[in-house]
Amino acid sequence: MIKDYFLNKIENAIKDAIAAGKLGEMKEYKAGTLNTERPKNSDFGDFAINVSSLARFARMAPPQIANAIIEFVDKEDNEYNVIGGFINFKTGEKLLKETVQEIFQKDKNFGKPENVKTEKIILEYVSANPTGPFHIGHGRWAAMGSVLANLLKFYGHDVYQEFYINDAGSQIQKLGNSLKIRIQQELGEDVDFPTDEVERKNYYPGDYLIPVAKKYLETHKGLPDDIQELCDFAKEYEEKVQRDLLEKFRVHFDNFYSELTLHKSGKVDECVQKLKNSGKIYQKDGADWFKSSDFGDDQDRVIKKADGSNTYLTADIAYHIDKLERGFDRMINIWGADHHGYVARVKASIEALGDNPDKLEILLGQLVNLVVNGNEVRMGKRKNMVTLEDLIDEVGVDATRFWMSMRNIDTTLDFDIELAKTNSDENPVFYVQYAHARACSILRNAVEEKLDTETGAKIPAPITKDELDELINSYKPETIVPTIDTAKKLILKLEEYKSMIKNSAETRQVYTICRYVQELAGEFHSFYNANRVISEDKDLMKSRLALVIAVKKVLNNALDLLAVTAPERM
RNA sequence: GUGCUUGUAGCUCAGUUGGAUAGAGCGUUUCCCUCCGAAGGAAAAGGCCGUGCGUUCGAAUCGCAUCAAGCACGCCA
Repeated sequence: MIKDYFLNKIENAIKDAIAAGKLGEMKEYKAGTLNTERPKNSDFGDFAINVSSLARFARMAPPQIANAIIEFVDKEDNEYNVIGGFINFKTGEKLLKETVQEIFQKDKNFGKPENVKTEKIILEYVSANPTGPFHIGHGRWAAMGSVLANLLKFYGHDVYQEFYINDAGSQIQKLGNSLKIRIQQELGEDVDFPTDEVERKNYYPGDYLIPVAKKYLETHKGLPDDIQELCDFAKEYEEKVQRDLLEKFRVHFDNFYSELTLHKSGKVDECVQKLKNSGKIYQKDGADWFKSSDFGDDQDRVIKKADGSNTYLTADIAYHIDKLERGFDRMINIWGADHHGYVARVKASIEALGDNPDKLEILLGQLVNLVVNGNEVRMGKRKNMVTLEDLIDEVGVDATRFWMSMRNIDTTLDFDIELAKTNSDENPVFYVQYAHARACSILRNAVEEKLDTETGAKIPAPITKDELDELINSYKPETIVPTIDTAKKLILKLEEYKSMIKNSAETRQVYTICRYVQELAGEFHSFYNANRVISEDKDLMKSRLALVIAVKKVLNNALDLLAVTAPERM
């Protein structure tokens, strides 16, 4: 990366300057003291390093330090200048040429970090109850999780994507009871869900169970003897609905892990036993309590209820222990912010059982607000909800994925459904896709012969297909030279892809990919407007075509990570 | 009441581990197609970085307090 190259040059110069006794009282330089930043004013340079923090070691004024350091820099063809305590760096032709060459050489692997520590990671996200369709909030976890998986894989990690099915517990009974009412209604019986608010909470009164009831009656004559049969039927049906939608949304899990199997296999009981053995369990009011407050939780938690059954937390602990036993170095979970209270207690259990709680990394995502006509619509969970499928059908997979991924996970996401579906030019995903389509269009035009509108004579293509293929397949660094001055900002933006990827993967913030891709598209549009690609000057044309190809490649790579399509035409 | 997250331009948001004159998109105003896609570009206007103290050479960034918004505080899952 150019910024690391620059930092390295400066750090080496500092060491030489110290050895030469030019940095006052400074005796040694500790790596990591300085870092590169973006100059406020791009006239100063492409990158900058502020050496003010060395002042207290050297006991010299920052400008003097900067000037002392710069004497020892191996400058090659790059420009260095000092303003105050800043050393500014202007990228020379060599580095720019190498960047474009690297894009051609590495192609799909351009930007893959080198010499980084990689891990075996289990990434768990969505993990919904199989009791109904996904709502919009699930869409955010699905989009962000799948992008994060793509990103971490590209980074070099071994990533295993898992969906934890909450298919044990009372909500499945609720589901069965609700289906029973829907079936009775289908059979013409005069029954309905309770109107009493407290009673009603034992049911899912949403319409979505009506088709399930119809489906059930296709193969059954009436209600079964055992309500459990309805529970299982509805659960399997909803699971299928969820999986089909995930597929449609380009989200692929390696495994769906059923909570029920966790109970049946005895792993939950095993887990309780292990906790007991750890000595962190005590009895109170007939229940077993886990002393999680010993590990930073606010209070202790019930692990086994007075009636002998396990709590949801118990199963969750068993699940995370199981993940560790499967040999993962790191567990990353994406949870809704409404579950933040669970972080401390699950981490506490890992520590209590003698493993490192830092292996569990929980990304808490703020919720999604639906905005319709400028007004926030509260997400009623069961009534009048807009499902993820409704949203995808209205605005499309690409726009939904992009919008769901484009914000910092710490901020609530306002999803303006009208904006996303009706007003395409305000929609960033179209802006980016347009840039890609435009690049493709230029490449098409470059090899197309045209007809003169007046004479009807054929005008030969600006460049032959073979010449274009040769440009792509055996790209030479010199090719870019004729346009390198006008393309500098664009090339630097392409180069930034490398640091963006590294940063995004390490901070787990996938929205930076969305931001980057908009910025790259913007730089490309600017370049396009300022410079004519197809022209008489063949060397100039080739250099610009090479740049167009490079932009297309990087846009493609970035959009691949987002699993958003890169259209050839729009 | 306690904890977590957020507060930056009219709106939606960036701000890369504390640095130069706080940045983008949308909206507003003005320009740019005889020519590769104007679904684009160039430019202008627009700011008490919620508020108040503090830390230091330096704070949107760190600390404390305070105000506002969202979420969570079950032997539910």
